[in-house]
Amino acid sequence: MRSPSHPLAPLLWRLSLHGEHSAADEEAVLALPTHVRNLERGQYVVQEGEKPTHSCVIVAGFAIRHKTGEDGARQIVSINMAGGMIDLQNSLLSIADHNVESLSRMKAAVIPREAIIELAFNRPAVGKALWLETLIEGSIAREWIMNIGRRHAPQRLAHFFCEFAYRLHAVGAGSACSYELPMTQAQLADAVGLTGVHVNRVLKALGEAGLVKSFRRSVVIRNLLALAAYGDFRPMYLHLPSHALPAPWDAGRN
Amino acid sequence: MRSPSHPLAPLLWRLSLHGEHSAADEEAVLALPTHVRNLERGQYVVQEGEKPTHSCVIVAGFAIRHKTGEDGARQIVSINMAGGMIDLQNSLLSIADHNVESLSRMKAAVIPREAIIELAFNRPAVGKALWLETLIEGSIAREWIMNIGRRHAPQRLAHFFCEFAYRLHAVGAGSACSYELPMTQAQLADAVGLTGVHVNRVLKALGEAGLVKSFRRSVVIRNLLALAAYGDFRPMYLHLPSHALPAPWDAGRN
DNA sequence: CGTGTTTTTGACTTCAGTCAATTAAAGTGG
DNA sequence: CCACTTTAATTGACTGAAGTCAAAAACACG
Repeated sequence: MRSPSHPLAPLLWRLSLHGEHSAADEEAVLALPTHVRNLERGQYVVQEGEKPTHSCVIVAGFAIRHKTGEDGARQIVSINMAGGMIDLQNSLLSIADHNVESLSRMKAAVIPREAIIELAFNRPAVGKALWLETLIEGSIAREWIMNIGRRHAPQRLAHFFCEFAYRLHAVGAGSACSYELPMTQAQLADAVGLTGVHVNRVLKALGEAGLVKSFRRSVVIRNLLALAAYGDFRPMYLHLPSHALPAPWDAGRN
Repeated sequence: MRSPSHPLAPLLWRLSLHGEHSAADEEAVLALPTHVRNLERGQYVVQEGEKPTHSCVIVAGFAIRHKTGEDGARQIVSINMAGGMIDLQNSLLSIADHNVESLSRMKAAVIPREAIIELAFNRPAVGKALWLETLIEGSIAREWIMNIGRRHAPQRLAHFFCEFAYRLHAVGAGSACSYELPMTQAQLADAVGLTGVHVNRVLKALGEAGLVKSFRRSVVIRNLLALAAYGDFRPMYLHLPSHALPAPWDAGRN
């Protein structure tokens, strides 16, 4: 990798998951006009109904996308981590259909809408990788529908923890069996379609069963395969190349 | 429109929702190598784990995408109608992460994977429209997450009926306030994350409340706006151009 | 230290699921 | 066109998972 310190390095890293790119393509990506923006926890990047003029790439930290019902009910519809593009969809669709909010302190590389679109169409390989990224987001969304629609609270949470583990690992932002999850129980509840109170109880039960310990904002998975089996988690839908999958036998070690 | 009887005409129609295309682009679309396949109700177009070599466009009829849990629980994750591309995602992602099944008797135009990809990258306007299509599918998936995760059974169903009404209308495949919905109550349940028995009871209540009558496989909406308000349905997420929205005042008639 | 968030717990409610049986519809083949 | 079979819809009685309300305890942070 050319410039590990370049703000767009995480994007390159991410795109490389879908195959190697030529040096020219990599340079074109790094040459995107951009500036870094630092966000505190809980700041909005885009709000529903806005017409964003910029997209951004997460350099470090996490963002959540969420929707709100008229009665105030909130549902988190996806979580983004390093290398993830925020608002590629909203940029192309011209009007944002959901909110994007920083989950933790976050660093984002802001890129003008047109520059991204131009890149995508001038460099087919990059365009294809970006398209793949949006397709994978779609795949994850479908799995969330399955998770929320058809699994009980304990397996829902187990599945969620597994997904997070695998994605973190793939993105090189943490270990698969022990990681920081900067979410409150209430936010966790909004992600899996439960209430905060119930998440609390289920978390306690999962801990007592020895499947996941979640203390404060950190998650420790004793046995990733066991948790995956329990939560009916099959990572295929993440479309990760095999070299980006965590080695499950590492899960036993601490 | 050039060839209303061409099997790919519905695709053109759909793409035109995202802006006009040049005559050359339209011809390139219609020139795609294709053959028509007729499917009975309940036939699989793709199965989870397969590596599809072809994509297809729905010419007439409906398809559902669904996932299955290890315990046999089934969740429908999306519904596709005329002009919809099946397995654009699976083609690009190379391995299918869900099943696609015909909901009713269905006519599909089968296109080789490479031909579609080539078209997308040689004709940027078409590529962009296809990309937009996949982004809109993503947006719909996010709304489904919201619907299943945060709304009670009656509003979930109300929302579902509204979405179907709007999408059917946009695609020119039916009227917004009275349409054929070729789904059993059990399938409806699989789509909204409930059980068949409960769907049956809720449907009865919605009928008695005068919001939607669903008899056999047909749905009649007395007052679309009232149903939308009840189901917290706000069509923005469908990203339909205003000319493709149903005129709500039509809903009162009939 | 004190204030505001988050987590935890208990008691109670309710929405939705389960099981099981009945009725109604839709095919099917003679 | 009618018995026969299959599939779908409907209903009742009961169970159970998750939600609600409210208060207390534990943290986090200035």
